[in-house]
Amino acid sequence: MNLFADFETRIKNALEHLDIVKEKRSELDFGRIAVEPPRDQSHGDVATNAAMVLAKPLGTNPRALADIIAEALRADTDVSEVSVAGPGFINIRLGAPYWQRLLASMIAEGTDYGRSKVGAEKKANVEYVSANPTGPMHVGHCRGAVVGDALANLMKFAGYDVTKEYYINDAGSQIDVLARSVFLRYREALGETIGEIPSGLYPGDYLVPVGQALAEEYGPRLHNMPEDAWMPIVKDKAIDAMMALIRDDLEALNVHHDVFYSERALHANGAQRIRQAINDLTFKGHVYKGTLPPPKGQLPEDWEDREQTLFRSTDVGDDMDRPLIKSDGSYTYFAADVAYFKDKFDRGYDEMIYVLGADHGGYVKRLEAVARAVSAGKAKLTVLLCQLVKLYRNGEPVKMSKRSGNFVTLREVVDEVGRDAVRFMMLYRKSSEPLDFDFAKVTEQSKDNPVFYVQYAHARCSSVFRQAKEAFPGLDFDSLDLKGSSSLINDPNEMQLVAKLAEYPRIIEAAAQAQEPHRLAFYLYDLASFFHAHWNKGKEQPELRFVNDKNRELSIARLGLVHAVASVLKSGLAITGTAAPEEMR
RNA sequence: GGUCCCAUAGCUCAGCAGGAUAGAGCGCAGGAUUCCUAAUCCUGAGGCCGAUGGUUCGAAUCCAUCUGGGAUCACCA
Repeated sequence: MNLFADFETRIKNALEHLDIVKEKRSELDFGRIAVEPPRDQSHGDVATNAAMVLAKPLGTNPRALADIIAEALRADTDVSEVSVAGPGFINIRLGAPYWQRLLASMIAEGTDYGRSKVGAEKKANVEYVSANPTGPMHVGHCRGAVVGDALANLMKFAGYDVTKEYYINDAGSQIDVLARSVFLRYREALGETIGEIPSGLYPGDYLVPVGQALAEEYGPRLHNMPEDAWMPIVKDKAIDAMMALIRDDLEALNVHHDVFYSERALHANGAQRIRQAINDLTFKGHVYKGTLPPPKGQLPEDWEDREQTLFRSTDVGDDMDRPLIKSDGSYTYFAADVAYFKDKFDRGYDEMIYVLGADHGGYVKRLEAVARAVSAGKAKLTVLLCQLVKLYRNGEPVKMSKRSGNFVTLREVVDEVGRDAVRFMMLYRKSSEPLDFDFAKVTEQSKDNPVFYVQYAHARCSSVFRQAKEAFPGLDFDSLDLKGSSSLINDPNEMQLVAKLAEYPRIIEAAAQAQEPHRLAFYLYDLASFFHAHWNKGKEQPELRFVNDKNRELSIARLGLVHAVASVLKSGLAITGTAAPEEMR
């Protein structure tokens, strides 16, 4: 049961029956009518702007129309009070029985409460991480990984048919470099002294075991082969090993993809899929042979004007046409991307989401152009750019340089602060906003740390049940019908908490549709805050405490409320991918 | 230079498809509490929402220009 959806239909129903509306119904757009919680709780429980939206087309003024609508809404027995305020807002206050029924339905739905159908089973593909398989993941991948994963979870909960996908960039020259780096480690494993790793190769120790594995499997045989011969063998081994590392890293972050899609597959069989994709674009009239104008600003030293096969992406919104085939006849990375997109489109996705780092911002228009050209405007593609994360240790920025290999790995961060803290903090900021990540603050066990604060609220809920078991030794809470006693919930403080819970489905839908998982994190914090505040009231007013051993029925009713709070926290935390602990001593 | 993101309280940030008196946490000021259910609680001060125009009944929110900060520019992947 969704309070705001419920009242939206009730309000629209009431409108349909008004004479003044009936006369001009065809000219009215109900789509702009909003039914939402009022900014200030003192205004009521539900507010609508219906009168302000409809006044103009009806040729009347908002206040007058609001009065008419308000009168009609008073007929609803669940409504206890309707008032008109400000420029024409209609504020509705709900009677206790409605809240009690709502609470009962929340309890009955448990962690399914809030699940929505707005996604309408639309097929959505969320691609995220897609880190190059040349080494373990570093902190830079963290944010996109968490945001993408949480967004996918969120959209699933909101009724989309979601596929979590990882694009493996396992073709191209960086993989050759990887293979050569591994080959060096292989020689090292055979007993050769390799000295310092030459610049241009990957120096990381994580390649040592890969070299050893090759030495064990092949002995010295590879050593005597020409590069052409050992390259494919070493490549396969290296990519497999790197993907194993990455999968471990993802696991540590609680990130799980449904599909790992290999770029090499697009290049297989004489680049069959890429050729097909280019043919498709050519057929649709988007491909030509020509030259590009030199880049604006500073001209690269090796710039030469050469003819190549180009995608006329400027026709579909890009700033510049894009090369598909290099002058040496090989395909560009971008060509593979076209093929990859076409493959996704052919797999039948309605929505394709790319979660990228801000450093890929320049790539967005290109991808959108591909989507338009390949799908003839039918596919919906959105790119979610995550701004960069700055690491701090005790207020001091952590310096990283790729050259010296002195970068912080994802694993180090997770090991130090814990998966839950990493995930929640990555979500506790709008993704279009840069993020400061301070190790000290993130690991702090205090109410100033949002992760702790929210998880602690859940642990506190569990604690209430533990106490209830002590107070009522005979009660079996697993089989108890908690929702049956909801009608005993009537204290204004409790009602406020129920009202907060009532916002959950709205938050889910709005966050999923706006593709902004941070909204959920903020909501969870807000809910936790309401719960803690109510708990604290019990200190001064013992009659508000959840467990009262003198009043069994009331205690059971309140345990129902606690159960509902715990369910929403658990469900929301699950979407963010963080745990909902039972205790946190 | 082009493109993209950002600018809201002293600090870090929310603000939901324009709507009521712009919110939270920290910090600051004052007060309560040594009790208890588990990591205190309550109150208060703080803002021309970067600037200027525009759109309209109404703009922090939409549009244009400007200022300041970040990212990016390729036959790389």
